[in-house]
Amino acid sequence: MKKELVSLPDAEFEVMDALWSCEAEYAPTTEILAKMNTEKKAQTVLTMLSRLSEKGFLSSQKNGKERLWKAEVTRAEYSSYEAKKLVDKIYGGSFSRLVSAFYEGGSLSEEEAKELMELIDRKNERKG
Amino acid sequence: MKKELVSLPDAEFEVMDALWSCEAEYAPTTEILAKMNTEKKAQTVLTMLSRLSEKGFLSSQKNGKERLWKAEVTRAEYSSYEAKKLVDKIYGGSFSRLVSAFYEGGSLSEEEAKELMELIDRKNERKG
DNA sequence: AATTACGTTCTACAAGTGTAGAATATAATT
DNA sequence: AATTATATTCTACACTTGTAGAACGTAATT
Repeated sequence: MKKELVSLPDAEFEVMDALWSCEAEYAPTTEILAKMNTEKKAQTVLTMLSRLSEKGFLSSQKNGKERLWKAEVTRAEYSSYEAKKLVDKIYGGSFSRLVSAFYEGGSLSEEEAKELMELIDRKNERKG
Repeated sequence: MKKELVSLPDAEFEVMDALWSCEAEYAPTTEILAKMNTEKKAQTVLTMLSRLSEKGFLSSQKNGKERLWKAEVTRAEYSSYEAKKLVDKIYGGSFSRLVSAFYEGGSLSEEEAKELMELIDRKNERKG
């Protein structure tokens, strides 16, 4: 019952973040809890899992007494969704305006700037 | 009573967005409403204005029967705050990973890539 | 089989968000 | 001054988010 993407509230994102960092396709609740490394009670995380399930971000199946969870949205999908949303909302759809803001704000290290250039170089090479 | 920045819910951001687009430092409610070009009732927008005021995003003063509003947080401040937050949360603090995601996702036009390069070139020149 | 341990499901509740009606104040008009 | 128009303030309510207790089910242990 996968639906279109929506922005996740912080607490739900944390849970997805942990799930995405699990090796196997299906991860038990305990593993997610361990990966989260959080103060939150297990019940709280269970609530998040069930809300995420309703939103179509994950599916699950029972395995004995425990439940196994599988991400239905990849980290990459969600990341680019959020990035695009930010750029549309805040920067009027212009990605370079975001970059500009970033580097005016001094949040862009020289190293990162270099990485960026290489990235764009590679893109341009591919395009020919 | 300005406080530190927080993320704004969509409906509140819309109002700030309109206020930021006003010419004068102080804008009357009616101007904000006009700039918003929205279906929302005036009362709804008033509620947002009062909540934004509590959050320290704007201040106001009475002018006859109407109220004038002034942004206490600039668009640039808020934009870079949001961008930084996204990068920290989603991309582990690495800006170039965001760019990477963007262009893998095909959301980066050739033109934008060019703009980006120029931007970074200029930065590097300044640094010497 | 009874007890214990552990995970899940159900339920709840406060704070935040989106929306707006009702009551009220103030200015403009008659 | 009384009426009308308009803007503001007060109040409300449903939905979302963050958090978790209580009840229940299933598996392991005695």
